[in-house]
Amino acid sequence: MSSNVVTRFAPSPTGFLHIGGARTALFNWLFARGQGGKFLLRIEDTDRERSSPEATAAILKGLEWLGLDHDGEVISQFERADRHAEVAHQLLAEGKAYKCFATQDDIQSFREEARAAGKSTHYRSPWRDAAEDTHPDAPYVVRIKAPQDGATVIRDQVQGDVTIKNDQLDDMVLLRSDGTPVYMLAVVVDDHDMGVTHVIRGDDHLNNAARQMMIYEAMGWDVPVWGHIPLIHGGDGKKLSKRHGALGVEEYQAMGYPAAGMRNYLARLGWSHGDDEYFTDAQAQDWFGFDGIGKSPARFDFKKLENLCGQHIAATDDAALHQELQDFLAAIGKDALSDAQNVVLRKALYCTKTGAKTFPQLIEKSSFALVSRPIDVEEKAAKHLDDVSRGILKQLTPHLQNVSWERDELEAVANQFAEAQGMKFGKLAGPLRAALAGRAATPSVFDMMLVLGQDETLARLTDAAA
RNA sequence: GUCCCGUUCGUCUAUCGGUUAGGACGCCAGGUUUUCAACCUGGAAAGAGGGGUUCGAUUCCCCUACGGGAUGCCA
Repeated sequence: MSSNVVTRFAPSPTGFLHIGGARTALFNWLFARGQGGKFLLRIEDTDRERSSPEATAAILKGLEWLGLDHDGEVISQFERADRHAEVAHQLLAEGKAYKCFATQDDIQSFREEARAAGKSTHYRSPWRDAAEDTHPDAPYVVRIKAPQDGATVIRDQVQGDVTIKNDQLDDMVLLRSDGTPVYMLAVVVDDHDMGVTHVIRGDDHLNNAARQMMIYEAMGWDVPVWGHIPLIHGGDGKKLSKRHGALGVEEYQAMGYPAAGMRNYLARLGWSHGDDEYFTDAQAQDWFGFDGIGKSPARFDFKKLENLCGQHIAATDDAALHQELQDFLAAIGKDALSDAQNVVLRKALYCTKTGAKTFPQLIEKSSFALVSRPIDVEEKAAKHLDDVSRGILKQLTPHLQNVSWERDELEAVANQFAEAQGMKFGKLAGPLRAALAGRAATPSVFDMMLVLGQDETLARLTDAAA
């Protein structure tokens, strides 16, 4: 399936990829992939002061971790400055833009007066209709000739039709006095040249769309389909900031949230498909559309994120999960596990993965498999066990024995135990039964098995029951 | 100041004039469990306020309040 849909994600490389940006990227990705179109990536690095290659690298890395693959080369907006200027000069030549010689001081004092007088602060340049021969030999900016009456309607797929009266639009600057393009010009030219058909971005750009449409119209270009999505707020309802949990995606990675869970949660934040909460990438791509996008800002909720992540961990097949776990450890700079550890970890995954919401939790639940041997039984007893179990364990002489961790074998152990008790399957072997039923593992019992071996564990548990 | 957008349980949301306003997370209670977790069952919990329109409004319109955004030679 392919279509002519083209979306893009266009972050400024002024810091890490934050969670709001990640969601914008996700929406664009979901829409493009679901429509069989293309998802492009453009770095808006025209602000040389604030842009950095490190930030670009961090953004790329964040997208990669999230699994949001883009099509084609990464475009640098800065490198296209000549093309942007070319468009400005074309508009100038066509009389759709003009040279403005007003200085920034002039404009600033005008605005201060206007504000004080309670009037519009839009600057009306006297140079708009000035004849060429009156132009001084001085630096100038290029301004677009904005329509002065009528209205511009933004046909937004999320917000609906938004009408802005043209007297709210001013003759915005296209080219600075040093000849460099401003953002408003650059986005429009780039989106057009890249063939972007659907612009999905934060609703802080909704008003800007009207300004940008002036350029599309002046150039006679098709206006893209707009979709201005509400921003994500922090748990306190305030706009996300560094103080309010606007963490970089790499921090979520470091906290051990699986990428699939992040995608699911982020997609669900501000977008819905009926009552569906948990879904796969394929479903999200299939279902995603403007219809399901809400209009109000959503708050970030770690609890829900964790719940969804837990479901994804439980649903991931063991081999893939094992790999993700190893990638996670590498990503946070932990030493790789030993072969022996990996073997046990992998074998126990079928039962440990249920109930873990993050990778660190999964590792914690697998501690019996990863603990270095010989195990300090006294210490473990103090840490994990209640009085009864501690009493049992204290009598034990630790010795190592291999346990295969095959489901059949564990079942046999449980049955054997139940039989010895003359009970229904596992009155006392509850945790073991829970594990067998695909539920959570209980480290203390696993520890015992690991230390003592099956027979001894059984015997001890039986004694304790007596 | 002017303009634009938004407002359903604590949170994410469903509803596209008629519902006991549904689901999910979280929370509380009970069950199961050697502990925890997990799991099962049940419970509390919402249409910002005020006017209209209508036989009937969460839903359509207006006003107010609150929140957000734009108004740059930032992006």
